Formats: sequence, structure tokens, C-alpha cells
Amino acid sequence: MSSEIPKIYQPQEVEKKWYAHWLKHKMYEAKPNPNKKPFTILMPPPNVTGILHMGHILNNTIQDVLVRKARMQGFEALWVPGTDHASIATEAKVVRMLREQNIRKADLTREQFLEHAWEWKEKYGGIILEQLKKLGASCDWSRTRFTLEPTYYRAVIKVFIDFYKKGHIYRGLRMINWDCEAKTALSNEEVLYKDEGERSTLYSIRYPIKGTNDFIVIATQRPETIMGDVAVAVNPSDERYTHLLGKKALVPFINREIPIIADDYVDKTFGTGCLKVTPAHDINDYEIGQRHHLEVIDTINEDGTMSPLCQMPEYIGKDRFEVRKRIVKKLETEGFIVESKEFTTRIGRSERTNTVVEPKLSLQWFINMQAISKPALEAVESDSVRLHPAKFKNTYRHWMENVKDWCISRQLWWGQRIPAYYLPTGEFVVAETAEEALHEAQKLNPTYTAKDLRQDEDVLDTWASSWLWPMAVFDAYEDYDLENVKFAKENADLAYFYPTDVLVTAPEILFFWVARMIIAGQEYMKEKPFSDVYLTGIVRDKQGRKMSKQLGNSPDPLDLIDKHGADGVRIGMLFCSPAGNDLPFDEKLCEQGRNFSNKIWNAFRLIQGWQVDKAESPSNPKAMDWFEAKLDHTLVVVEQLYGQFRISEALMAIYKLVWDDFCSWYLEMIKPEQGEPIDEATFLKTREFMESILKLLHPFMPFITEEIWSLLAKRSETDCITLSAYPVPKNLNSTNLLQRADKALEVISQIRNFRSKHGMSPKTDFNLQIRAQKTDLYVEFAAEILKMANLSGITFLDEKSAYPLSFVVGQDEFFVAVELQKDNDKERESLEKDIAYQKGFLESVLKKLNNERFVQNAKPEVLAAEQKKKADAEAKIKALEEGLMALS
RNA sequence: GGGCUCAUAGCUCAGCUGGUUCAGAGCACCUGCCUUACAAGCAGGGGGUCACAGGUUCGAAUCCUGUUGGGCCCA
Repeated sequence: MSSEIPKIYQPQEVEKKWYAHWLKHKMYEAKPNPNKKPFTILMPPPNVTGILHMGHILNNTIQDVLVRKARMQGFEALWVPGTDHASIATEAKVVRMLREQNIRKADLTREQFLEHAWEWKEKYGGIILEQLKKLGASCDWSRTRFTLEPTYYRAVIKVFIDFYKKGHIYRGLRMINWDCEAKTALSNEEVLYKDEGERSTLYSIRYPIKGTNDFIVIATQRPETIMGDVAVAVNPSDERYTHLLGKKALVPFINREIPIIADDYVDKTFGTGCLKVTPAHDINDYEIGQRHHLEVIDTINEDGTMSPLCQMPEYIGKDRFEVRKRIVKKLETEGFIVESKEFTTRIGRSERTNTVVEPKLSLQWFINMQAISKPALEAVESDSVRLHPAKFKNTYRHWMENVKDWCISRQLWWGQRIPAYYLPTGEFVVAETAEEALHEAQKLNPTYTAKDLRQDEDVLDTWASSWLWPMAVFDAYEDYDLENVKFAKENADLAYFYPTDVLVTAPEILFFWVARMIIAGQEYMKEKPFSDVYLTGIVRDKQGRKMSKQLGNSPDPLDLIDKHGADGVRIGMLFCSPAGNDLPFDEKLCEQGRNFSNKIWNAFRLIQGWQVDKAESPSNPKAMDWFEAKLDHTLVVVEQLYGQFRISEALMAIYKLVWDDFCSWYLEMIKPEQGEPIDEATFLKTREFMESILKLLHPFMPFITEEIWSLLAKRSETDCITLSAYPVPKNLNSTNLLQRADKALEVISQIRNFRSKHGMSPKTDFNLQIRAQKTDLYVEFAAEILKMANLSGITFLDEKSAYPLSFVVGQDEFFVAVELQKDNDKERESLEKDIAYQKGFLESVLKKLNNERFVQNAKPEVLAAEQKKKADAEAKIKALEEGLMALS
């Protein structure tokens, strides 16, 4: 026994050591290799602001498993890592950081702000990738990309221009947050709400119904917007107002006729249940307006004063809040106000100026999706891109068939700035650089100078950069010839690694990202970006809540790795994570993973501790044949499961092979007596088995397998399991052997069961008498049965035994040659119960066999199976009844 | 409101085109063991009217219809 090997596996130093070793020897760097097929995975780039959470652990473990296996199977395996600049999240983070330093974004120029942002990115942006190394991720770090780095930036701009030229990009109206004081658009993140809400007044105002003396009473907190009203909406199920639907109401003062419409958005319990619809000044009203094809009347100017469209000369040019006061007075004097009451509401204020944010319709940039999404729908429909699990195909189809245009502009600074330049006339040109833009502008009017051009302030949606990921990581657009819409020169990486193989991501970004990548791939490569999409579940806590920082219900993955080892955590995550299903995470799963590590470690300790006797001849040929067959069989099963992306099931198959078949059965069969040496043939074969097992495990548990691999034999520095050849099955005609062995193992289990039932210690041996029609199976496995069941001998009988204690396996009867004080009543009861069950079973079988229609309709193999069931049951009943008779 | 999807041991899930690989796995649980590889272990065991109600069939967890209850996406 090698005393220097600890009894319990210690992952901490081992993991650090091997990860450094792999990187030192550049074992995960890939380049085009004509002698190998490529296998490529692109990491969905995590937010650069992110820190590792359980979702990343799951997602990246799966990717690592796939890429490590492919590498061992002889592919040129490439896993490209990187981060996403995440414009909204990062900008918010930087703004918050600056505020802590008493710097306001509004006081900075765009350039100054971006300087701070880059500084932040350099400092914190790599954290998440460093954390992934702790997990064991076998990425090619030399290829790490960032979606805002210069080449990537250029790619995004090029694509914008290309799409613009192709006519796929247009400007359209959309509701944004507007700061009337700063006269600027705000992102949602720049709008603040007081936690406790704000006090406001809710006015109930009556609008006359046209052609009657009746009124309808609406409730509003913004009476200054009534001149922008285009409808009154009520809930369709609100019986109070059903009779008014289709009638016209008249806006006070200006007497505009507006329809009374029904819309589900309206909350019956709020105010009077009647909503005035003002599409220009409220996002929800805007949507109602869209649904009912209503006009938009914008009555408020950029600076928050009333516009001429309000049709009230005395208010034009006056501030919205002043007008509110004056109009309330006027409504009161003219008898329109029914009630006014104070209430608490949520009011958005500008982070910059603290003014009340005005929802404002604004021109934004859109991509016309209908025009470009057809090939992407087709790619999934035809299974050119396969989704796992396939149920997402339906969801995908539905979305793609009802695809909406994509608003790609964002009111932010951190991101690729929209390359549109406005001219004093309000026209604009689109160009890659300011110089080119000027050039274009001068085509319109040669007198323009650089000063006449003003670049769009907004940046592009982050997804408008990440949808190019599969091409941009290979610098595809550096060589892209926009004029001719094709790649100008050969790009070796792109040619070799594209299309990639598998994308592993979350279902919630199936449309935001996956679909758009397919669209972009079809657009520029005329080829899908990947063949298979593995959609993972959401990691939840035990109560089923999504794990999030706000809830604080997510364990820190690095703590878990510290406690259970990276291998343990990886295994724990995968144990219960079928594709597409949520997984309620429980730290116990990592413990199970850790226990498994320890089991493997101890199997290694056993083998390592053996003394080898070269003279000895192999004493366990049957056990070796059997395990060889079992291993081969598992290899086939595991390969199938991988093919179907049933990763957790593949893991479970390997888990059982290792724990049950290898440790509990095989090693126990061949284990020499205490202090005895093992014969060399068995030792070598067993070590070979161990190596195969380690290889099977390596994609799941890279560290412990590398460590044991290095200890199991003398090896050179670069002879690593991570680059070793994955095992392949040797002999596929082993089904018969496995079936026979199963039966032998069943007998052993039954003997153990018998002992347990009769309170007999496993240490007391006895002779086993077998009455069987065919005894060859027991002769074949005699050595194993004797050892595993601790028997003193096996004898075969033609007759019933004199020993009354027996059990039945299949059609064979087994007698335990030992004098036991037996409890006749208990024994009889147990036998009678068994007989009753068997008779019931036989009856159900006979019912089928006696049914003419069954015999006629059932397939021959089904019929044969039923007949065998009948024979087995009859034999068993006979044996049990004999046992019962012997008792009396 | 529209679409998609799910419901099987205490928990997490397998169960392909209906028929002992049909009621299964892992964990948890119970019993007995510190048997020198491993108590983070060994051996054995008990758990389910397959959400509910109908239907099709010789036969349904599996196919059809409805009900109920979850989840996701879009609005």
C-alpha cells in the first residue's frame, strides 16, 4: 500500500497544477489543420460586467465536455472565448461608479466618459474569464475576443452600412424617454423612480358624448395632454360602458370627435375605468393607438412646452406643468371636473436633471426583419440547424413567422456609434468614417464642410454586434468587400472553422441572439453559423426561484469549487440537467460529485497498491472478459447519448459503469486476498481498464483524471490524458456474455439478499446447491459466484435438496446448505405472498394468450415474449409450491 | 389576450413510432455492517391508480378530446 497517497482526494493543488500545465504546453490552441476535421464551439460571450454565476457554470461545463471529447476523438477542437460589451449594463455600471466619485455623466463629454468606461473594462472586464479557468474551461485563450474591440467595431459598422445600402435599415417612430431640460434621450437605466412613489392628483373629467346629453368620465393625472387625445378606451368586459362603445366623445374645449373603444389594457378598477388615449405622450397609449390604428398628435415640444398642435393659442409655448395648473382651473370653471383626489404613483425622473421624464415619440433605427429572416426559418425547419431539445422548433417557427422589426438604436454612449451623419437640411448620409461621410455629403452639396455634419448620438443595440459573433471572431469582416458584398480574400480560419458545430446557450435568448446569428450567417456566408444548438435550462434554487443577485439565492461558484473541487461542481451541475429543463440547484449535487471523485480516487489507490507477481497465471479471465464487454457496451451507449445531446444521461451511464460495474463488481472479483500479490496479466488489463475509464471521464472531470493518469504510469511531460485518444469499442459481439453475466450477478445478489433476510453474516460461508436444467452458466461463473457470495462450494442437484431454505432465479432453484433455525410461519407467509403474486401475474399473461384477437394481432416477438413469461411463471410457481410443502 | 410547453416514487428526471428493457434511474429514506481502496464507504430493502375525466384499442404512462394546475415567450 502506497502510504503517501492520501485516503481522500485533494482537488485544490491538483487543479491549479494541471490547468497551468495545459496552458503552458498550449494544449488548447487550435489552428487550421488539413489532416484533421475541425470541431468548433464559440462561447456565448458573457457580459463584460458579469461575474460567474451558476448559469455560466452549467453552460460552460457543457461546452467544455463537448469540446474536450471532440479533441480526444481526433478533431481539431477549438473553443473560442470572449466577452460582450453589454452596452446597457456596462454603461449603468460605469455611471454608478462615477457617481460614487461624485462625477456626473452629464458633466463629461462623450470622449471623457468612454475613457472612464474603457478604464473600467480593462480593470474588471476580464474577471469572468479568469473565473472560467477555475472551472477548467479548455478554451483557446489566444483567441479571446471582445465585441467592442477595434476590428469588431469595424465589423459592426460595416454591416450597418451594408444593410443600409441593401435597404434593410430604415428610421421609424418609437417611444423613448426624453429629458426636456437636457433635451436628450435617456435609456431606461437613466430614468429613476423613487421607491416610495410620488404624490400626484388624479382628475376625473367628463367628456360629452356626441349627439346626446350623456357624458363619459375619464381619469387622468395629466390633464394638459387632453388636446392630444384620440380615443377613450374601456375594458371590453366592463358592462358599465358597453352601451357607449362605438359612440364618439368630444374632447373638452377643442371638441375633437374621438371614438370610444374597447381594449383589454384598461384596468376596470383604476379611476373610473375609462382611459383617455394619448399616443404621443404615453407608451401604453401608444400601443393602444397602434392596435386601433389611431392618429398620433404630439402636443409637447422638445423643451417641454406646448406645441401649436394643442390648438389652444393661450397655451402654446407655455411649460407643460404651468399649463396643467391653468387647464385644471379652466376645466373646473367650465364644469368638466367631477372629482380630484390625491394618490401615489410612480413618476420617472431624469438621472441627470431630475426633471420628470417625458415619453416622447422619436425617430429610431430599425432593421426590416421580414426581408432577411426567411433563410433562417428554413434552416431550422429543414434541420440544417438542429435545436436540442427539438420542442423549441415550434417556438422558433412561431417567432420567425411573426417576426417584428428590430429597433437597433440605443440612447447610450458605450457601444458602436451609429454611422449616420446629419446635414443642416435634416438629410443624412451613412458612411464608415467622418471623412467618407463628408465626401458623400459633398455629392449632395459641394459646399459642405466637416462642421456641417453631426453624427447620430446613439449607439447600436448590443445584439447588433453579437449577432456577428460566429464570423467576427475570425475577423471575417476585415476582408469583407462591401462594394461587392463578398469576402475579398481567403480567410483561412473562417474557411476551416466556419460553420461551427455546437452552440450552447439559454432558451430565453433563442430569438435575441440565436435566430439573429442564423440570419447574419445566411446573409454573409450563405451558410448556417452552427449545426446544433443545445439549449440549457435555467438554474433555480430549491424553491424554484431563478437564481439572481438581487435575491441573493445563488451560491458563489468559486466557493463551491473551493469546497468540492471543480470536478465535483461540474458533475453536480450535470447530474440533473437534461437539455431545456430547468434545474433546481442543490449543493448536495456537488457533494455527490465530490463523493464520486473520491470513489475514483480510491479505485486508483487500490490498483496502485497492488504487488504484481509475474509468475502467477491470470486467475480472473472471466471477470476481465465481462468487464471488457461491459466497457464496450457502455462506449456504444455513451456515444449514442452524446449524439442526441443527452449529456447528463451519458454522464450517468459512465457513473454507473465506474461505480457499479468497475468498483463494486469487477474490482471485487479480481481483488487478491489480503496481503497477496496480483498476477501480472490481470494487473495490466485492470490498469488498461482504469485508463479507459479515466478517458471516458475526462471531458466531465478533467482534473482528477489528469492527475490519476499521471500517477498511473511513468509518462512524459506532454503525455496528457487531455490529448489522449478516446476509447473505441473493440468487440461488439458481447451481448450474449453480458446477458449470461447478468444472470450470474443476479444469483450473487439473491444470495446476499438471502443472508440479509435471515440475519446471516456475509462472513459465514456455506455450500450452495443448485437444481437447474442447464448448469453451464454456473460452471462458467463459478469462481465469481464463490468469491462474491462468499460460498464454500457449489454442488448441482437433480432432486430437491434436504435443506429447506431456497430461492428461485429464472427457472432455477437454489438451496442454502445450512442448518438454520427457521421461522416456519414467516417463511410460509413470504412464500404464499410470492405465489399469490406469481399467480396473478400468470393470470394476466394467460388472459392475453387466451385472447384470440391478441394472438392474431400481436407481433410475433410480443407473442413469444408472453409465452416465455408463461413458462417462467409456471416454473417459479411450481418451485415455490414445493418449498411451501416442504415447510409442513 | 395569443403562441409554445410540461404534469411519472419524497426530490430531479428516463420511458422512441401503444404489448417484461413497462412502471425505471440517480439522489433521499429504512435495515445491517468501521469486511485494511473508499463510512465522502459496503451489502440489502421499502416507495408511484404514471395530474383529473372521458374516448380509441384485444391491450394506454404512451394515441385523441376535454378539465385542472405549473412554466416560458410575445403583446
